Amino acid sequence: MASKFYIDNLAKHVGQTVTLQGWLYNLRSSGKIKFLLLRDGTGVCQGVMVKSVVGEEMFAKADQLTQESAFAMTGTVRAEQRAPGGFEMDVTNIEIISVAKEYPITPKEHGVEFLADRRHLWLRSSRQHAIMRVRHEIIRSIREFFAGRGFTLLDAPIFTPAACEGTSTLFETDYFDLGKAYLTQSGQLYGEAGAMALGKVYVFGPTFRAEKSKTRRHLTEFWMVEPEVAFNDLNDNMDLAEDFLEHIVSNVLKNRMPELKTLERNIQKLEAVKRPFPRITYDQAVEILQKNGVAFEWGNDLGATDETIISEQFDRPVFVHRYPSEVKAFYMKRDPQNPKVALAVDVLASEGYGEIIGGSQREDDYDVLLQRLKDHDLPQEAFDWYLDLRRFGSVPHSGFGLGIERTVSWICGLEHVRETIPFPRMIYRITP
RNA sequence: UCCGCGGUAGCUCAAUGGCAGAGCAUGCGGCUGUUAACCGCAGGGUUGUAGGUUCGAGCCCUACCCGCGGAGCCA
Repeated sequence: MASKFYIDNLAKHVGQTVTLQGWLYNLRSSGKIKFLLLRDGTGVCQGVMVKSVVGEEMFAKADQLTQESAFAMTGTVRAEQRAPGGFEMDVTNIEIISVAKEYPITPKEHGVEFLADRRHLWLRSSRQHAIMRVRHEIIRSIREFFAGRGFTLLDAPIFTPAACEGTSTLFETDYFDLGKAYLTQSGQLYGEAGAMALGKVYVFGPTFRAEKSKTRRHLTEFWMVEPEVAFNDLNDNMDLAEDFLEHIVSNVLKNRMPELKTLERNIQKLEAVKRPFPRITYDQAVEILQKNGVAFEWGNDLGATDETIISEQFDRPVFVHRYPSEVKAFYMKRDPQNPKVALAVDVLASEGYGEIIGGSQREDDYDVLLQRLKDHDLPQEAFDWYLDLRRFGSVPHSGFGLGIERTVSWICGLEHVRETIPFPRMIYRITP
C-alpha cells in the first residue's frame, strides 16, 4: 500500500507533488481562482486552484464540492507565509469521493443545544479537535506517569453488587438470577484489593452517577483514574497527587500548545501549576470563608461557591484536608490526633473549576471499619470481601480519584464538561 | 425536588401592543490572493402548545410542554 500524506507532515514534502485525502472545510472562490480548505484530521490545508492552470473542466469540477464533501486533492506543496499552517498546495487535480448533503454546522455561531444534537458532526470542528487532543494528552500522561512509577493498571468491574460509598444514587439493572446489579460509581474498593496484592495500582475506567445534577461540572457517565498505594499515609497521598497533576499539566504545555492556542487558553495560569501546592486544613478553609463574609458553619461540607472562593485565594491547585468525618465516606480513616476529622483530602482546581480530586487515607482497622459500615446502614454481606483486606495483613494505605472530564475542562478553560468527552451523557441527553 | 432564564426563517438573533426583519446558510450571477472573503439577486415563517385581554398580540395575562444553568449531591 502506498504511503499516505498528512497535513501535519507537509513540512517534509515542500516542493513535492502529493495527494491529500479529506473533507472540504470551506471554499472561497473568485472567477478564475478557488481556495479549497481541506481538513484531514491532522490539520487544515488550503489548496489554490487557478483556472488557467487546471483548465475549464477541472475548475468547474470543484463547484460540486459542498461543505464536508470528501475529496482528494493533488498538487505541489509550497511554504506560504500567509497560510495559517505555513504551507499551501498548488492544486493540479481533485477527485471527488462523496458529495455531502447540506451541512448543518456552518462557520457561524450555533447554540449549545443545536450542536449537542449533532455531536457526531460537531467533533469535526477545530475547537473540538483541540479539546479531544488535549484529553488524549492528559490520558496519555496519566498512563505514562503511573507506568514510570511502577504502578500496575487494575481494571475494576462496571457491574457491582452494592454502593461503594453508600451515598450516591446508582444506576440499577437486573442481573439474571442474582437480583439487582449497579453500575459502578468508583473502582476504589477494588483498587484497595489491588494495592494489597500489587502494592501500587491504578484503576482507570468509566463511572456512573444517577444523581439529577444539572450543572456544568456534571455528567452521568464520566471517566475516573484512581491510584491506590499500600503503606502510603495522607501526606504521601498528597505528594503523589501533586507530582501527578504537575506531570499532566506540564505535558499538555509541552505537547499541545497549538491546541491551547486554538482554545484561547491563558497559558500563564497553567504555567503556574508547579509544586508545591498549598495545603490547608478544612479548619483553615472555614476561616477563609468566614473572612470572605460567608456564613459557614463548621461541620458542613464545602459547596460549589465555597470551593470557588477558596480556590481563588491561590494561583495553583490547593489541597484541603482533614474534613469533618461526618460528611465523608465510611472507609476514610479518622485522624488519630482528632477523631472528629477524617484523613480526607480534596484538590480544588484553580480558577474556580472546583473539585478535581477526592481522596483519603483508608480505615485499616477491622473493628472500626465494621462499625462504620453499621453506622452507614450498609449491607455487611456485600462488603465481606472488603473486610477481608483488614483481616489478612492490613496496612495503612491511601489513594485518590481524579475526574478526567473536570480536569480536561480546567486545563482547556472550558465553560462546561460536556465538551470534554466525545459523547456526553447527561440527565436529559443520551443521544447521539 | 427547588430557584432563575429562555423558546421568532435551516442556524444566530432583532422587532414602543400597529405591514415579521437582518446576518449567515442554500440557489443563481460576478470577481486572480481569499482567511468566518466580498458584491448583486432570489427562495425561505402556524413567532413552543392551548386559552384569555384588546379594534389589533411575537410582545400583556393564565396554564402546560420543552430546553438551559444554578442549588443540593458529587469527580
